[in-house]
Amino acid sequence: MSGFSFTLTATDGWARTGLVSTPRGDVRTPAFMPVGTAATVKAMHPEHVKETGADIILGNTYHLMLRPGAERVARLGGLHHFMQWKGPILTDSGGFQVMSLAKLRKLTEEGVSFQSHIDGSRHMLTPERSVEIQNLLGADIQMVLDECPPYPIERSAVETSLDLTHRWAERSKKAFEEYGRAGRALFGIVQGGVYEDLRRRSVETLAAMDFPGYSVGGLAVGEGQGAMFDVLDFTTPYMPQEKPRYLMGVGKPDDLVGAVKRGVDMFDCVAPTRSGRHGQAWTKEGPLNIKNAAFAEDAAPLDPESPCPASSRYSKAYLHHLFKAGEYLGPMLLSWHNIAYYQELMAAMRAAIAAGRFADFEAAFQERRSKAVRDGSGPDA
RNA sequence: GGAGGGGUGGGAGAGUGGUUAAAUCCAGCAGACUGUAAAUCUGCCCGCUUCGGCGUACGUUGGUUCGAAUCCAACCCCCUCCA
Repeated sequence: MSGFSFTLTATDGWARTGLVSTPRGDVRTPAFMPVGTAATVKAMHPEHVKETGADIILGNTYHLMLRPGAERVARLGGLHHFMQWKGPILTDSGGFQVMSLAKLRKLTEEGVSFQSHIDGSRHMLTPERSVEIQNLLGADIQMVLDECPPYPIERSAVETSLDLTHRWAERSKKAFEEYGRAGRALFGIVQGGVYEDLRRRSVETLAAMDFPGYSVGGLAVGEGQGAMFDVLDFTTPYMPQEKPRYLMGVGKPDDLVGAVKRGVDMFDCVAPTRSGRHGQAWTKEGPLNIKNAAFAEDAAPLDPESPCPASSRYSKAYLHHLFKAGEYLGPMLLSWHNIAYYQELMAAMRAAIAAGRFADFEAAFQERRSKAVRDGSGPDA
């Protein structure tokens, strides 16, 4: 329990399982990190997030710097104490918001200046400030500020963006060495769009800076699952073996399975919580929309075998009713169920890799989903 | 019995001669959501449709008009006040 480290315990093909150790606790990989942007995994109690098996959650630099403010969080004892999450926290740098809030921002060599979406106030986020904020928050794993290019975009623009991202990575690292505390880690972010040579260049450039972990960014932005897997196929094999690999912002259950197969160790995605708030449940048989009339009198729970109360105790008919009635409990229960399902999926993958049966796992995973569709018993039938 | 107001698509409720198959909201039916400006957004929602249209429609019946949910008449219902 002293510093930050990563230990691989087993591999199966490109798939790996292991342990990320931080002073605040271990993270079993492959890991799914629920997203808690604004110091909360939306609609979830932190205790329940923990009970699903989540070892680590995300926070966000951009959102927290605007509200309630990084310095305020620091005065209140740091993000962990503030939101009562005892385990490790990974914070995003705000790099993704550089892209998604395009209308409100201006990008320069120095950093990104933008207007708050909340009150219109003007702010400047630089690689140095981003790292400073992440340390004020007390994040265990921090991310370099990067530029996440949209898709589609021409190659030359990706290349220009990539060079900037690399210069920012360098500055982020320097700042981290100044602000960072022992036991905390700063990850580099591999960019390069869908171009093999650019991804390779990005991996090599960042590896030379020797980060304790590496992210793959700029995926799941519209290129499609096939293209995303192609990028992983020609990217992860060149990433340092002994360092954790984090695929940012991904994904749906089948994305996770495909990415683990290609050597990814860590994930985060808003899918389970956002779609949970919107009525979509992820199950072993695939996704279903609990608002559909078909569930109005379905007395079965989402998963009778799950240890999660949200999955096993309440009928689909009840969940359906809660959503139709606009009751808060509906989004809460479905978010809980989805996070639990995601964690169960990750645990199953870890076990399969450890047992050297990942291919069997993947086949069974796909078979159960397609069988449900074929039988008409599945949600998509 | 007298005076007044009103009857519009599943509900509420605009519209008061053509651009109206008829605003808007709700309900209903589906879809989307991938480092969270999202408890959000989108589509459909009279019938049929080869998705271009076609057919019926604004209490009922009749009339005026090139043309009516909109004007006129009668009738049928509903509401308020006075007896």
